[in-house]
Amino acid sequence: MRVRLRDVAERAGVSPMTVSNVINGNHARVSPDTIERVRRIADELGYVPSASARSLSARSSRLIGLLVPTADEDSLMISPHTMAMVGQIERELRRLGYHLLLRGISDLGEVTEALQSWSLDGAILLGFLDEEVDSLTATTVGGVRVLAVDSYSSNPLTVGPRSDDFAGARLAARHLLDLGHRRIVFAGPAFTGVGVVHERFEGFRQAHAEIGAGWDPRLVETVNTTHADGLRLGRGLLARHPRTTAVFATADILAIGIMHGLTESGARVPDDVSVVGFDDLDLCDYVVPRLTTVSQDIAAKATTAVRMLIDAIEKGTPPTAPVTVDVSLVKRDSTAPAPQQ
Amino acid sequence: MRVRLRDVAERAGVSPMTVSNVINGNHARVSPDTIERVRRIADELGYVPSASARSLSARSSRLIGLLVPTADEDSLMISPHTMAMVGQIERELRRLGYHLLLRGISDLGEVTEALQSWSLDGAILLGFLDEEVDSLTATTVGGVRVLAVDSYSSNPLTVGPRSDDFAGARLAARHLLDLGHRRIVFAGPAFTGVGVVHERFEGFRQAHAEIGAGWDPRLVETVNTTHADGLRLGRGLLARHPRTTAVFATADILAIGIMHGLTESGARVPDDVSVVGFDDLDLCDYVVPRLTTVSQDIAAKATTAVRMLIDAIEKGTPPTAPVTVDVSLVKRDSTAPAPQQ
DNA sequence: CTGAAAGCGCTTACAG
DNA sequence: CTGAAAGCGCTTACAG
Repeated sequence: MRVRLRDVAERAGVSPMTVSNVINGNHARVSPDTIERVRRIADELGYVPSASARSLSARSSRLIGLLVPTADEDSLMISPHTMAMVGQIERELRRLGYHLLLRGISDLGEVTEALQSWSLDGAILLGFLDEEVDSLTATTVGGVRVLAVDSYSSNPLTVGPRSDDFAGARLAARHLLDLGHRRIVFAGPAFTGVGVVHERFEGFRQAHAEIGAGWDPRLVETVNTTHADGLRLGRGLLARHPRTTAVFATADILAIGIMHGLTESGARVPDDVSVVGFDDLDLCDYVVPRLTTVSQDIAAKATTAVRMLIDAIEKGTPPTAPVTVDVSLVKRDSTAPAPQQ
Repeated sequence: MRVRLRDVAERAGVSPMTVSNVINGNHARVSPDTIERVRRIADELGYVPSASARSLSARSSRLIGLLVPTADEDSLMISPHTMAMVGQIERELRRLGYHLLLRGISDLGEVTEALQSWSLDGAILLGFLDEEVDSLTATTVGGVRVLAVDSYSSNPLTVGPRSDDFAGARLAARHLLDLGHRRIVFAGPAFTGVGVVHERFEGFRQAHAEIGAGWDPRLVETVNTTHADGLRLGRGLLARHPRTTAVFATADILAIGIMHGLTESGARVPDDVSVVGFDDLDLCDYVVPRLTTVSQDIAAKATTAVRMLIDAIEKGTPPTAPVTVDVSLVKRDSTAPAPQQ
């Protein structure tokens, strides 16, 4: 039924081990003639090596897990940003000859089983909270090399790449400040003293500090990162903050909701209120006005994640410091000079 | 290092085979006492079965491949619809105790290797062209059970689920006709005598036929399914078809582009021109006006795909006929009664 | 209800 | 440059 290494060996009149050496490119140990003949016969027979047999006998499976959190009965890819990352990570892994096991995690207790059962060479954690990443121990990962994307956890087991959240928010705020805005609302989910949102908040404030502009902490609006929450916030924004002329939202989806809410309430974007988002989803080009936002380099982040992981696996040494991926500001139509008050 | 079946067996004072029976739920063959003890010890030791060893010795790997086409250097998930399907399929597979291997295919020649190397129990083909699905043979799939989603290929090896494209387009056209529209543009990619777009075209025409309305074939506009192409079409639409009052587009992205193009050209949506899309992406709620569209039940399609595949695997008999998944019309703000001419 | 033996398809030291 | 043997961690008939 299935063509095995042994079948190729018999047909070629050599030992299985010689075929193994040819297949795995250990050419130093086989004569050119034999290589050529074994190759030809393997092709003729349509030989495909058994990855499970290989994984069982060798130390390497060339299998990488991609773990994504998911609500119990829910589908895994919440945000468009996560989905884009999955696609990019798959591409890069495939380019390097690895396979991808995609796995939703509804409870951290599943991580050990997810990591161990297929003898993964490594795994990427995508979209987990810092506190979840914090909680992983050498026991839970069981010797599997792991890496968390966009994490500010200080867990040495999970060092990985992240977008430059601080610089991104600083760019966004700076853009608004340059346009003359001074009372800028910061809209995003609740945050603590560490993490993605905290970094963005610090970058936002830093931009103010740099030009000596004051900023009123009451301009923080805590909301969930959804279009619906943005819409609600946008509708009531000018009622709550009458003198506000701009909003920086920590996600595009949220920013777009806010824009629409503002429009519904009779405010014009960007003439009355400017809005800046974060992520640069395709979506930003499809809404009216097109959204000015901070662009994350998803391809670079995915490539960096894969390279850091594979390097660590092949060289045997884990990365010591997080890698920061550059971001940039994409100016579109949702920002304009602050109106004269 | 790794805890093995044998380690559990030794600790429990039983044979490896008894542990195997306990782990695999063959309780008929083990005494309750033993079951309880083996379970406890396995837990204590943190035993996780080796999937590759299991896959090698048993006939089953409990691994399902998800194959998605991808341009060579490109990332795999082109459309939001595909991405949503990936998430739903993963969830359903996980629920049934299977694992998911996600694989981009840039050349059909890769399919055999993708299917065979991990001894997959089955695979789902997502987003392939009918002609690509047609070309798969028993040799290329090599005994692996496969299933194509949304395919109108008549290949008996790949029978799977698909959305009711005909009914969806019929509903969309019917909605526009009921609103009094009579010169409706059909916008979509080039199509032949079989396939998704062809079905939608037939449903569109059927709606006209049912109410005895004529329809001018020159109202077909062939465009790529992108926002940019939609934009271009929208801008020039009324110049090309002066008496047109409505557009049915075969995809939301396209429909949204068309809406914006129309708006740019000075036409009002829906007052002057109504627009209907297909898919019901989240996006439809985020644009202004919110898009009326045909909703595909992605969760149902994913669940159906997984169930059909797993059934075929476990029962040993392949599905004989495609399963059609219902669609529905979601009325939002982009459609209105035809203006008086 | 329980076990000893063979085997799944590879790779890895070890010899020559 | 090539090979025989052992082993990776399981499951599967076959016995008892």
